Amino acid sequence: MLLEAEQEKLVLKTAHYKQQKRLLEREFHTLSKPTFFQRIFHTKRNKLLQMEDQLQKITMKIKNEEKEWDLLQMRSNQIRMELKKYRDSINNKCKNQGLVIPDDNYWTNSQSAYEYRQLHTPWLTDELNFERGLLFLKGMKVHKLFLIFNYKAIKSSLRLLNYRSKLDLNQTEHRMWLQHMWGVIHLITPVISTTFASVRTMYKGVGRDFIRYLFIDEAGQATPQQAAGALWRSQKVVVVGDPIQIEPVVTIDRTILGDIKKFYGIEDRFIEIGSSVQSLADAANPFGMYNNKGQWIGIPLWVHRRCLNPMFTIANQIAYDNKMVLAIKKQGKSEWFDCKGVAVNKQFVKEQADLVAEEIYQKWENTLNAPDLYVITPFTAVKDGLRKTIKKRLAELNVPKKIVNDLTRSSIGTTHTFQGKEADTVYFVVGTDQNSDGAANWSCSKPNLINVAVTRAKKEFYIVGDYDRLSKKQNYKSIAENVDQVIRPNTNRSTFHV
DNA sequence: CCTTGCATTAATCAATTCAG
DNA sequence: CTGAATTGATTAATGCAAGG
Repeated sequence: MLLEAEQEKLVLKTAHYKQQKRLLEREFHTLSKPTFFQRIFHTKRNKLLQMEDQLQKITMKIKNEEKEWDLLQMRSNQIRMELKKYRDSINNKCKNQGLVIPDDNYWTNSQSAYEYRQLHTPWLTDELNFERGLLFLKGMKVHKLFLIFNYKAIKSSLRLLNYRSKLDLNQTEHRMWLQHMWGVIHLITPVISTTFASVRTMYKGVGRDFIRYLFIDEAGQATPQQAAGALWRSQKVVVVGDPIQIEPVVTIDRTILGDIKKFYGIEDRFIEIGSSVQSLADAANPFGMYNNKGQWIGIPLWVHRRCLNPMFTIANQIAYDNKMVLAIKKQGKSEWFDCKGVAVNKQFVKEQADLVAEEIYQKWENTLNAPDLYVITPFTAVKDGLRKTIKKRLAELNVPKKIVNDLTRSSIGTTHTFQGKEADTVYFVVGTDQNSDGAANWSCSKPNLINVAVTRAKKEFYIVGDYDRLSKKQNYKSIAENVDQVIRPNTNRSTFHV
């Protein structure tokens, strides 16, 4: 821009000089026929010489300006080339690095543009993302060194953490110790995850606004009063939840709730049956939209990114009225292992555990790494049985001890334990037999337990249980309908399509 | 019936130290 | 040097309270 302005100025200047030159030439011409007197006194001659001199100067000037103009032209071309180079490199980045620039197209009001916006983060390149990851790792290293070098101070804080119940919270000094202890703990792990039920005991004696940020997940299933203690201790709060999931169950009697409302003059929406942390956060959110039912939803997220298709469809059917949109439209794997037996301990069926152990062993054999999988069950008795059986079997098969321990400790558990987590592969072991059918009915009485179990699986989902008995039950029915195939291990893996 | 977290105790395992 | 004893750490088992 600047360069162009300068060029323009130069053109004007050159034109001015050329005009001057023309005028001089004309004057020179008219003067070139000297009169008699002039010839005598040489006055004209002097004037002529003078003018000739002037003309020469102007011609020089014009030449200089022209030279400068050429120079500028060259530079301008150079800059244009450079500009093109940068443009090309940005375009390349867009193509190779997944960089999305929000131009006019990006904001178009069409379905495809909407989906594109939901699926892509603007201004982010793969490289930047990668470097950010590396930076995080470096940060973790620094953090680790910090912890190592301050081992002694940290150790005493950790001891205090274990014995914090021995503190006398009526003494100001003890309360101060507690504060400092939590300060150190938060330094070690800046993020602490817990449940509302345990905030009361865990952060007992910790005062108002001590926590910088409180993130509430699954807020649709918590009553506002459950969150009160955590909210009071926090400066800022981010609430994440799913309003289409089941509402929290309020155990307080309706009339008592009414009395509380009347006595304190509280609006209905704060304490109504069915109001949750999520519904209050939605109400407070200026950004959002109304759904079909006329509910105000704060900043809705419509794209499901975790699961591939059989799992997504099952969850969409049983929990989301088929309203969600799938981000990665790829097909995963899913099978129903029709495996039944007698429940030996409450709902635990040994045959199912043996089957899962063999499956895990095969997965391990193929990769020789700890496979990324969860074994999920609705019942603790089944969880314990699975842990024991699988640990024993894998040890027999000479799987390295460390892998076995890690796997049994962190990859086998109840549905509740795995809420908010994910793995490539999930084995959902239902357990139960004829005599414990009530427990099976309990597990599918609401969609959320099965919804959580199914949506933990990113790529592959296998359900292990009595097909004939379970597939007739609500919610299990959806799994039976969408699963790729039913496998009956007893009959030599003969398969049939549903 | 079912879950969770928390506290306590028993059991198991690995590493280190010690006696002969 | 070798096997036994000690120690420290983790894991399993159990009971309890709170809650659906």
